[in-house]
Amino acid sequence: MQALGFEHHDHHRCKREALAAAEEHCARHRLNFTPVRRRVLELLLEGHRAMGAYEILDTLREEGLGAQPPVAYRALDFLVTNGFAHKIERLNAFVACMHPGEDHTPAFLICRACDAVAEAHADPARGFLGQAVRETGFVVEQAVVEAVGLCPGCAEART
Amino acid sequence: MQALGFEHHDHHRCKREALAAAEEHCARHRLNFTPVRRRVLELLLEGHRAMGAYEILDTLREEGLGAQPPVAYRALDFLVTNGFAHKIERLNAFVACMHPGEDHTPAFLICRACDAVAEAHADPARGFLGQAVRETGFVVEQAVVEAVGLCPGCAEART
DNA sequence: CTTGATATGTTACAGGATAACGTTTATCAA
DNA sequence: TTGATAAACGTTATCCTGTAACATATCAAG
Repeated sequence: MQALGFEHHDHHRCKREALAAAEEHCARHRLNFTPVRRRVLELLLEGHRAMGAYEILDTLREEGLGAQPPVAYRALDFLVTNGFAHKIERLNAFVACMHPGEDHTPAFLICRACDAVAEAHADPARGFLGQAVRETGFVVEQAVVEAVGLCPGCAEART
Repeated sequence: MQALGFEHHDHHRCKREALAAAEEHCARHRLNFTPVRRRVLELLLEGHRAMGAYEILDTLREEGLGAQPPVAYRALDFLVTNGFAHKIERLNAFVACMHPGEDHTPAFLICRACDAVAEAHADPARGFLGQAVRETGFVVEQAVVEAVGLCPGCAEART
């Protein structure tokens, strides 16, 4: 299992929708959704799992879209900056965003057995950092929440 | 400002206490608190900030305690595994734990202006991952919570 | 004393990321 | 149309992070 959500779903449809959302967002904000950027997002959506920059670069290279690391990193930066993809710090890898457009603090559930990654919502409003933190006066601008464990499938398989 | 907590505190005392706690824990669990491991923990406590493995290695090398990367990484692994230090994924760096002994899910507050790192508690019980996540059936074994923003001091300085 | 487990030392390299510089392409005002 | 400017791309070279693999040393238990 390598799915981005643990439940089954219409893969083609979510790819189409995510691409459409990115396209529209770029048009609306005068952002340049170039072939490389588009292709990298497609790869993330097709792979439907956390992918390393160099893995993506390999494909770009095969397709003649770029041969050096900066090409991949720049495209990934663009996607992350604009909310079309996220970086999983824990894995030094990237995933397509499952909720483009929505303003959200993603929380990732990483299965240590099958490497599947699911994107959920962390709820900053509910105070996932606890009351104590708010009292320190720290101004949170961005948060990374990543949980490692077992996905439903793998948890069951080990019973 | 490079402190590990944003508030002032007795630096020497917290170093002494953390070392004592590590020593006791190792004795209790028959763990080998070797010179290298001890020294790395000291360095983290003295530095009192997030430090890269290679930065630590530089000091070990100067002191004749080890010259190659695996030496530092192995010591750091030991410290992290046993809860004496944490890895900040976001920075690819390590910090001494501020609450050794207590069973906790650390949440780090990283100031993007001065690089100070504070360790707070995330509250898994309160559900920092939200109800929706629990419903997926994912079994969380370990969680990384890292917030980037401005510490009280830097936030004020920019007003 | 020997066996086994644990820790260390070293080489060599894999994998992740970016600085710096030059070239192309798109945009837009004069 | 042209010239100026910014944005994106291409490439080189290098840095930082991390680990596999293997040799050596240390130490406690049988």
